[in-house]
Amino acid sequence: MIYVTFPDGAQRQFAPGTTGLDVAKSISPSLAKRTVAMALDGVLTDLADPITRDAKIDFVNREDPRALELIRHDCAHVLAEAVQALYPGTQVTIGPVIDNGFYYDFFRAEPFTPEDFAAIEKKMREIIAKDQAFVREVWTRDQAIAHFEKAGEAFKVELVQTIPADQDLKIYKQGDWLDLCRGPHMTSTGKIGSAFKLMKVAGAYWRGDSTKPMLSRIYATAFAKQDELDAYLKQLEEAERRDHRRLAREMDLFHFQEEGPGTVFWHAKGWTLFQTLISYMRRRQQQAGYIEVNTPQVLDRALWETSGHWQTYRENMFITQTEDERVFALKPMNCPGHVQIFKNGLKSYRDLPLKIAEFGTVHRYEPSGALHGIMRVRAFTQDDAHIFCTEEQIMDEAMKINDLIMSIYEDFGFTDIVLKLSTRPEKRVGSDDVWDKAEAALMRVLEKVAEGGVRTGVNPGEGAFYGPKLEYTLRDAIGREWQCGTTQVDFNLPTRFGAFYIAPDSEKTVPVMIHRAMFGSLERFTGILIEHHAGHFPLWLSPQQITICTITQEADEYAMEIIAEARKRGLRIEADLRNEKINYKVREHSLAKIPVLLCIGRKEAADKSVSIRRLGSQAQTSMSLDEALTALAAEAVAPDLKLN
RNA sequence: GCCGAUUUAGCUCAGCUGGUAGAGCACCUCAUUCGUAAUGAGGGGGUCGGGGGUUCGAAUCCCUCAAUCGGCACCA
Repeated sequence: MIYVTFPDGAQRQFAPGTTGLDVAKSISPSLAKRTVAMALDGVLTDLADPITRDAKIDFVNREDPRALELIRHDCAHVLAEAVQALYPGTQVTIGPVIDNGFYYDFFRAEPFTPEDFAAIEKKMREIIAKDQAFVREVWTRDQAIAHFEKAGEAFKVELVQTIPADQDLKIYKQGDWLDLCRGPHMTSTGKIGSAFKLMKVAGAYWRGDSTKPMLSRIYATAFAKQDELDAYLKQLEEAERRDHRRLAREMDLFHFQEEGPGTVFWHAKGWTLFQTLISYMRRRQQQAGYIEVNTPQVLDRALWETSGHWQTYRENMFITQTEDERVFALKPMNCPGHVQIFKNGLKSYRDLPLKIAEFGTVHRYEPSGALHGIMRVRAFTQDDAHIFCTEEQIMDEAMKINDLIMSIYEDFGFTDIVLKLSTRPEKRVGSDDVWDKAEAALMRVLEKVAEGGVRTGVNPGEGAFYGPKLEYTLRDAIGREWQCGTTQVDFNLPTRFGAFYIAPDSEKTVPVMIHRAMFGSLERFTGILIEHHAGHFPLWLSPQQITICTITQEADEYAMEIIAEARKRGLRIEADLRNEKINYKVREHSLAKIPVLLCIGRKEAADKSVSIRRLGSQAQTSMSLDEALTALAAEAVAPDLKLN
């Protein structure tokens, strides 16, 4: 006999091989009816699975958060059946659950279009209505290969062939349709419910490999309940409203045009924001002991051959050839430039760590399909720095960078950070003991940071070819994650360029180079800020902080006085003196997301006061001009300059 | 780069199976000087993404290039 333990701690005996369903039935028919799966010792399992050992059992109904994955996975199977029913000859491949939904990749000569969705969804509802049981079978490899070959499912055959020979092949059937699948599934298709929706079609490479065939992917989502689906769709709309490309137009921040794909035309307001970020970062870096430099935009090909970039990234570089046939490249990175500055003049161990920073604009010929607003561009500015130090200093410097990055993100309102360590890739340079040291140093940083309550993780084999790296990912106001900061340890480049310092023993010694960026790309970080705040910037970041809205022309002169006084205090302010109604002006400047509106009419002009209206509120506050400007100027101080 | 979609006025979009371009907002002019999210009237504005082709005739059909969007791949 086996012992089954229930969530309340009660134990009961069953014959070995009793299924979860039998156990549920033994408790009550209604429990059996509403249970869609079980968790055995915490592992989600088919309810029809026999229980063969002592285990804790937990019945999962479809409202259980753990069931969501099953609903989506089951729905993927139903999607595949529906597609094969409607479009004979379509081959199935894989259909996994992903964040917020699932997809299924099909192979078909003619790709799907969103116009097909209505028919597919209808067919899916029919399949769900039939409420066929999911039945699991275990097949041999040969049996599976024979079946899928006969069915013309070449991709499935390939999948079966990649599964280790000693492993069972699980087949899940729903009525006549079946799929190779790891499971688990719910008891029947009817449990999926009706809160699902096909979202979009896309192309995707078979096995994620660009040398393999392009498949037709259908993205979809499913939830336990309709209101959850509705909430999700609403969230997507919200994300669209925050889209930085749309807000940039509405707020007059920047634009793109055809002649410069992937390169930004910064308008005055966007550039003000950009410069505010640079000023902020410059202060933080100076305080942290960095020196700031500037290196050439265009450098001889020979330099890039020495650095190794020419060999690896030639096709992604902007190249230019001059009249004398000399080949130059626009810099795709700042590192080689910084090494030149390090090498210029003899360096001593006493100079280390030497922290060289640059707001370096780099050009990279990114694949056309990669471009995305200002998030992914072909010309961008990095808050780049390289720390030349000894091996012994790596840990300490990486920790200092970490503290600086965390403090900076906090100033921008990002407190949910994930830190990941990427370790040595297969293709790499440098000896293993050097890698050991570098990884150990970064791992200690990771552990220390984890102790402080930050989420951490490891990406094995994801490091750069020259060294391991730490990657900082932040989560924005609507939960999306963005990778920004990075710390990379490099033993390679200083050697390639023959950089050295004089060690205490008078020997020439190659320094370690730590690459480090905190915003990452200024363009990208700006985009993240736009979306994070949905354009409602805090005062210190807002490109235009105040608009004065006059109610009558009698206040024009006073408006000019306010402007002069506010600008003296460093506030970014404009006046709207147009002959328009106050309603019109309030609406227009609210839509432009100006954080502070100062409305002035005859009354305010007479007693030198202002009526303040803040973005997002309809409340009006009246106070004296001096009082108002003092408060606003105090609020507009950058977080690093605030005294408290 | 690959798959798919899209490209019409500054913006958002309409324009059926080919018959010679339209709306709202914005802009300009005039009137209105008004108290916290759209005052009224009038007016101007488009090589229909570029190039080529089919046709008596192309925004509309075909080819091609480009950009953009959604994914995939890429991201030093």
